[in-house]
Amino acid sequence: MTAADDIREPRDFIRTIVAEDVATGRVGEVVTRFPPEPNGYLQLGHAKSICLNFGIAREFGGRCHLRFDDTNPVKEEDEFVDSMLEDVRWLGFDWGEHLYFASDYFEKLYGFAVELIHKGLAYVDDLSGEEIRQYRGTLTEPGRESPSRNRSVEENLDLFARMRAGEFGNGEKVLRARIDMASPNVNMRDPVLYRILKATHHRTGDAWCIYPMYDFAHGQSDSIEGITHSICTLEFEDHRPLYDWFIDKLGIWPSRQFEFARLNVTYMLLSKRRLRQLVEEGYVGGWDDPRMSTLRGLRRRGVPAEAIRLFCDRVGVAKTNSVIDIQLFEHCIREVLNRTATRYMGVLKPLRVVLENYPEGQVEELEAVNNPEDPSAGSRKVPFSRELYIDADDFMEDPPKKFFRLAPGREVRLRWGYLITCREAVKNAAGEIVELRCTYDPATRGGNAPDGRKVKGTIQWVSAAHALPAEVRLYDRLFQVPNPLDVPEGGNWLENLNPQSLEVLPRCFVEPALGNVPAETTVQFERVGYFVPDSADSQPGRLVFNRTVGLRDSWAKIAASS
RNA sequence: AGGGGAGUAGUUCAGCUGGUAGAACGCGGGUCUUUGGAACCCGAUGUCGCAGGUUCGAGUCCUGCCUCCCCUGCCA
Repeated sequence: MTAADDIREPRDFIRTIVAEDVATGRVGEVVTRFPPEPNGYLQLGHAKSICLNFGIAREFGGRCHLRFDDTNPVKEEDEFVDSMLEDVRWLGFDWGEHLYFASDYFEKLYGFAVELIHKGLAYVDDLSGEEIRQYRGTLTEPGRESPSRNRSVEENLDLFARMRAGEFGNGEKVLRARIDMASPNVNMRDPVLYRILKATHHRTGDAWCIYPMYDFAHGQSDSIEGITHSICTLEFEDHRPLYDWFIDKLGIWPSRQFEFARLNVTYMLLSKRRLRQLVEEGYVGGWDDPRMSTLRGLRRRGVPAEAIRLFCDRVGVAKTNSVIDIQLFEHCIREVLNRTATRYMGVLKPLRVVLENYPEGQVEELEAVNNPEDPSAGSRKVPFSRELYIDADDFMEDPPKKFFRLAPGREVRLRWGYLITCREAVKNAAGEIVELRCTYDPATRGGNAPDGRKVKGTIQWVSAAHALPAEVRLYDRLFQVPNPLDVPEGGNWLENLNPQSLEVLPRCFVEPALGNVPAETTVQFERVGYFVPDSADSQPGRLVFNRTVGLRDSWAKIAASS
């Protein structure tokens, strides 16, 4: 689809507005921005905003800025800006030259504040934090005006300069806008513009001891950068009148704000505060734990950036609060991986198979197709020999009628190999099956029967002598209920954690080629799912694979229903 | 309660200036198949939050009501 098509056929209300603004000439070049506060790690919810902002810029031939909203020195760190830069890039977006920091505008913002004071639209307030809260009134009662509200312009100018000079302590004074203490919109009741924070800022160091509040920094930063469409989440709708008020009173370039509903996904938590708690209290291994909804977590889990982009696309953009079914996310991951992932064979629960009529010591190199969906992916050789491992789940001693796999007397196809028939299940003293004695049909090399006999089941296998040992980590949803925050009276959301979100299988076997999978390359274990070498723990001599997502399993449904 | 938003299939979303509802995911069934995957085909479910009104005709316009979400940080 071309950009022109997108403009002609807008996919959501925001793109409709952008298209109209372009058509009417309200804006020339479309300029958007992604404005994270560098105080944590980016997660799936941010991805929606990133895809929206960068996506719109791309579709309309405009540009998207990456701007860090770093107006609160006590919460922000360089470590987070570095990780965010990396994550946005990984997601597939490029801000080009347009990397900015709200802190770059501190001097300009200060000038705007002085201008408002000159116009009698801002004043220095002596009230304490507690008093300001009391004076603000309630949702139903108007607030009261501060005794400082009618100071002279000169006095305000002097006081504000002294605030900047560091003459006052934290919390002693603030600069406020002079708007309307009786406004039904609480945000308009003389909002605080600047507060004193004697803290070292990650970029400006100790150059400042007064810092602008979000409302005073965000809109003006947008205006300075010529942002045409400032897209944010629903909770800022109440702030829009204030956003417009500053632009109007300052007479600066009119950026406009538009709001959309933030992303929610079943079985997932996307709140920074709670994600932090999971990390700090050790419920997960870190911000990049493969079960985390952070971009780093999803990346380590093996989710391709393309799948995240596809998901954000399918989710759409609207103003209704909503919760997306996690199955849509999993579907998007499978859709991308089905097309791109190379197939291999891996046996998670090894069960030894001995082919009694196969020559001892013989090894054959069998041809295996790398990706049936993509002929250009080519093929590879897989070693085959007398002793193999198959997955224990692919054998049943006493199978129900609809079980298509191996069982005593049954014949099954070894993927890319031969048809084999089970002759006997060998048990140990405890009665557990430890080995299968089978015979193979030499005429069926590659898996085809010359006589045309039908074999319903095909299973994966590895040659015992050639297989590589591997640890496999089966990850599942972090929470066991659709809404992790839905807890019974007196309960805690942590109780909704899924105790089975990680199952470690330390003794798996994979085909030799799997020893050379590049980092961050998600592959398919045929019939099982998608896996990626763990970026932290997998090494040439000690393979560790993370399950990204399983394949859909129609047998599971059959088994469950019977 | 004051202000700001939202209510269309199980879920997420489309439905332009009014003409008797669509897609995707999910679900059920089937075809095909050397992944019980993928793909393909078929199918089901909606009192379009409720009630009035305007109109030949309303999810689309008007009025009233109901429900849910957000807002009283010197956070963003």
